[in-house]
Amino acid sequence: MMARIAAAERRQQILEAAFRVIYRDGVSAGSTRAICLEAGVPQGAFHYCFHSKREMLEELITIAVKDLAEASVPSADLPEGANFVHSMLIGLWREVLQHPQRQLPLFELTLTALRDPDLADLARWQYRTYFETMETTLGDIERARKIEWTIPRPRLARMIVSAFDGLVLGWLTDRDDQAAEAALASYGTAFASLSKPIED
Amino acid sequence: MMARIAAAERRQQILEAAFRVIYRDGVSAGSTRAICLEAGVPQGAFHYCFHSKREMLEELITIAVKDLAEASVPSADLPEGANFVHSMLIGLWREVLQHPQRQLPLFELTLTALRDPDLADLARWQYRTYFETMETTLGDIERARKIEWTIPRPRLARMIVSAFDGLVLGWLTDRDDQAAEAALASYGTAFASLSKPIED
DNA sequence: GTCTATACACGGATAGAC
DNA sequence: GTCTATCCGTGTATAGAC
Repeated sequence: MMARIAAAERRQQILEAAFRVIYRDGVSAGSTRAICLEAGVPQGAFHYCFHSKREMLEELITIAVKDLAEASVPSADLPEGANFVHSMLIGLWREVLQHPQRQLPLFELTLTALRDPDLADLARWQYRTYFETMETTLGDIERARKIEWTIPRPRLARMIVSAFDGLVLGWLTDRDDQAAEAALASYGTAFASLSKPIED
Repeated sequence: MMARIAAAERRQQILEAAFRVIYRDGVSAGSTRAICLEAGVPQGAFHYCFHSKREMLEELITIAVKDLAEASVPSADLPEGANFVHSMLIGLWREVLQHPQRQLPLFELTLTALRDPDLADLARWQYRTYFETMETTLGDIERARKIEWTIPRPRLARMIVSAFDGLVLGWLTDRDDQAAEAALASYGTAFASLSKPIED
């Protein structure tokens, strides 16, 4: 049906507009009005594309996290640098520098989800996704570098994701690239100390 | 003057109410109405105690950070555990577990400040305070444990604060105490690898 | 000085015209 | 189906009564 297609397109238009508004001006600026204005659709249209604003947020966060997880698959085999953990972190950091304006809204979205009981699971899923993605990479590194981790992979994954996440948040406050990059390098050293060459 | 005292007391009442509301229900629930209701003062009173809501937020964040920095002075000489970094992190973690409901609002306050150009400096100051407090502790540890760090103290301070901060944020999503505590222990190991015994 | 009443903008959501 | 007009609650801030 023509109508169904139009509605689906509307949904897309609104979602894309929501991304633009929220990434540009923050979650609190992402009102249905502002989003519809950005999308060039009447505000009334919002509620026959989405049952509620929460439903839209749910979809938006899901897409944002999937995109991020896809774009930020930490690479196990970046050439640069002697330290393999550092190499991987550099890859993630490059992603941050490529989209610096997205970092604050991403944190905002997490906290927004955490506040809303109906969205809290989404935040849990978000970080579980981060952790699991990192866990996979750690497995790749083991194989590629002929090492093994001296602590369980899930634990190390959480440690690295958390350290990186916290570093980005701190960086948002002072935008000190040098300090952040120096910290990343030493994270590499510190976390690599939790590995040992494989003996086969 | 009686009046001046009353106004100052009002300010205090409102601030304390703001803390309660924001810690309980989140920053977005901290409207002047809700706060004044909580304080038992008429909403109109707000604006002859504070020029604007922003002014109140500014004071609230300042107090919150000072209190936190004071309560969370990382101790260099906790007896428990073999690892000195781990001991210190345990101390911070205990503080988190003592006020679990404050962690989300604290993040919210940081992001709120980052969004507002007039408050952004406050967020910068907040994290600089965290970093400097940690830096001092790292110096204490050096002396107490007869070690020295193999990287500059400010860098390590940023690394530890970030790792801890990120860990708390991740913990907020899944509330997995065990995973967090295991990560803390291994952070201790990893960061202690960046030290060496002093040779005198 | 203190509080009531209110102004005015904006939020999400919906009724009803077309 | 689509959009306009509007409802109703809530936000900050202020004017003016007491």
